[in-house]
Amino acid sequence: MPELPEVETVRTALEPVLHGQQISTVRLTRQDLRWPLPRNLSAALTGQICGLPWRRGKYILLPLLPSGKTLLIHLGMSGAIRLYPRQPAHFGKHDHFSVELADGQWFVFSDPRRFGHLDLLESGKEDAHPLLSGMGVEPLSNHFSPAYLDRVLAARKQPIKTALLDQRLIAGLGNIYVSEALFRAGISPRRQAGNIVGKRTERLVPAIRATLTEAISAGGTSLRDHVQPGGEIGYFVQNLKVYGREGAGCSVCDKPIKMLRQGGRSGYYCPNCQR
DNA sequence: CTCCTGACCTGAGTGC
DNA sequence: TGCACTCAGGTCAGGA
Repeated sequence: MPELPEVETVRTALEPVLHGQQISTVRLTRQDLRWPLPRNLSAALTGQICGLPWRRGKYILLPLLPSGKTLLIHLGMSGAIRLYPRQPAHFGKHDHFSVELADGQWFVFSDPRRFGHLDLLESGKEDAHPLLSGMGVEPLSNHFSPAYLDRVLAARKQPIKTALLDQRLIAGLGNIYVSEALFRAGISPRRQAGNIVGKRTERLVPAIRATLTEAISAGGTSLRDHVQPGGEIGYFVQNLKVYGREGAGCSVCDKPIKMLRQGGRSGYYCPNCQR
């Protein structure tokens, strides 16, 4: 499910609800998701006060006081967080992790495929965490520039589509927004990453930024699983130009959108507009 | 290092 | 209805 815009949408919704709230109860129905969860997870959270949730790539990070720990959350492919004003009447079979806040609200993390993950780390030492240490730049930060992209793509033999999905280069892009950004930049997903230099990176950087920013404004893209914590869907589906539109007419030239399998994943592009 | 494949897991959709 | 099969917004481990 979630790429940067969906995760950011979730983070934004969590912020006013969690910030300053004490965790009164933790409900955990299994001791592993993608990997084994910290043994002491429930105990480490109970009684803690939530700080401001922030985001790194597709991870949500929630600082806790007074322990000085941070809860790391990854939604995997099918993870979703929902907020309820009081304890839900029924928990679903995939509601693996829930938290009751002091004001009675509930935070419920569900993840049917269990590719998501939860972990605890020391606040301030995020960069040392194995899942975060190798991550590339935040595409919405000032560190993301044509010069950066030129540098990290240099000499790469893989297709640009595959390179943009590599979280060690850029943090947060996924299958939808890579296709959309490449369309916006007029670059073929088949082009070798190492050949994307100069004018092409100068188009690609703002294309990625604009795609992500607009998707965040729309509340993300709801194709299957994505819901915002309040239950609203994300409306960026209506703005998708190529993703999932195989055979449909390109919004610019009206020639058919093509599907392309690269690195085991489907991508979409307009062979006429993207070179 | 880089690059590619398989693996993890459930559910929805499709075709017979 | 049932069954077999494919596919899905992620990403890690292992091998070439």
